[in-house]
Amino acid sequence: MKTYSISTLAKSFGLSRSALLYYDRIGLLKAPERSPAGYRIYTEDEYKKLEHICIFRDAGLPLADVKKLLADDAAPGAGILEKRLFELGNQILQLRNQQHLIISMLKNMTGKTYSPVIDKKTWVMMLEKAGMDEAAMERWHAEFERCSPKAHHELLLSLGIPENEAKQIRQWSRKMNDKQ
Amino acid sequence: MKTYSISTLAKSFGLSRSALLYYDRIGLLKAPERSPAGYRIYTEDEYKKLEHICIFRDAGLPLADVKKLLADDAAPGAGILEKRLFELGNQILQLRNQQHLIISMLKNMTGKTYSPVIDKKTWVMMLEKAGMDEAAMERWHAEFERCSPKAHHELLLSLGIPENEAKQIRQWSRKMNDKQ
DNA sequence: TTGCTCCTCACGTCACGTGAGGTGGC
DNA sequence: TTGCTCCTCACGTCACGTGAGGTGGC
Repeated sequence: MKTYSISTLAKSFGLSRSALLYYDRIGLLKAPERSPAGYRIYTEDEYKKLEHICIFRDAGLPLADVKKLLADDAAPGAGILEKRLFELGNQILQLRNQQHLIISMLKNMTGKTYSPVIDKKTWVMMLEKAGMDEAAMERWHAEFERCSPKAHHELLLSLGIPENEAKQIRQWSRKMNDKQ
Repeated sequence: MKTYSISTLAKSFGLSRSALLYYDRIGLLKAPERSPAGYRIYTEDEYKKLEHICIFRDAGLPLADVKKLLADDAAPGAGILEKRLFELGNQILQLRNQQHLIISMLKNMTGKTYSPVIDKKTWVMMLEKAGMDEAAMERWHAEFERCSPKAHHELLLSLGIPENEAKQIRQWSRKMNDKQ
């Protein structure tokens, strides 16, 4: 049976030795055996478990939740993931707001315009250049609201449109859909 | 001159008392005076300074950077903000990846589809319903790449398009622009 | 003997939150 | 005396990183 020392196992996943020491301490991933000198010896089982741990970790889940997900048989698992998905939506909105805030601060300070984010005006201009007229944009909003209201909301906010204005746009998007 | 106790000042900004205690400890916002009993006494000056602190804090800047921004005369200030802006772009991309990861995990587990994020197929379908044909979409990509390459890249990734494919799309978007 | 990996504490990080134990003002 | 706000430690959080001081294997 193939075995791993702590550092080789860590490197297999791009983790640090101290990360694995920590996982051992909190009981997330224990070494099943020790060498005579007290060295941790990991087996193929831990390798596979660590694979799963890394996937959940990459999804931004706290290690306490990762532990639960690996422990129970997927019963409340979906709930944990849904919670994280909800969180992610909020976190992204928050970071978007921070982007707009900083961009406007930089504009005030330096006079320059920063591009990682686009505003409503630029967005509309781009769609117009591509050949969309107002009626087409309305159809697009309506369709967007129908397919994925949350993504619609997020896109509107990402264009720097304030919360209440975004809600209005979505409201008449829904009305358009109802009429048909 | 109007003065504030620690709790009233904190509440004016929706902060906690312990937050202000912390700001005092790290030298970000010191109480200029104490009452005979040792109570912190803040003045209008601190109120105004705290206003600025809160704005920078809301932009997600670490308090150490907030301190620098308030201290020096805007000289390296722009640099700090630009650094944060860059970070924000990366953080949002990371959270987007996490969203896609979790959505695919949930799909595998429950069979359901989750909507806070839309994929390429849905996006294209929505634009088609709004009346865009392939040529119009190409013009749109070209225009997007010209106006704001970073935002273009982000949107492509947010649709679940892998990194290298996004780069290809952007490359021929640029070619289209060069031709004209 | 020299390097290398490993071990176990223990403290630091960041922006606070949460008691514990005590005092001042109405 | 009773409540209220305030004070100063000091410890906890989350996922590790970073030494310090020591041991085992080639």
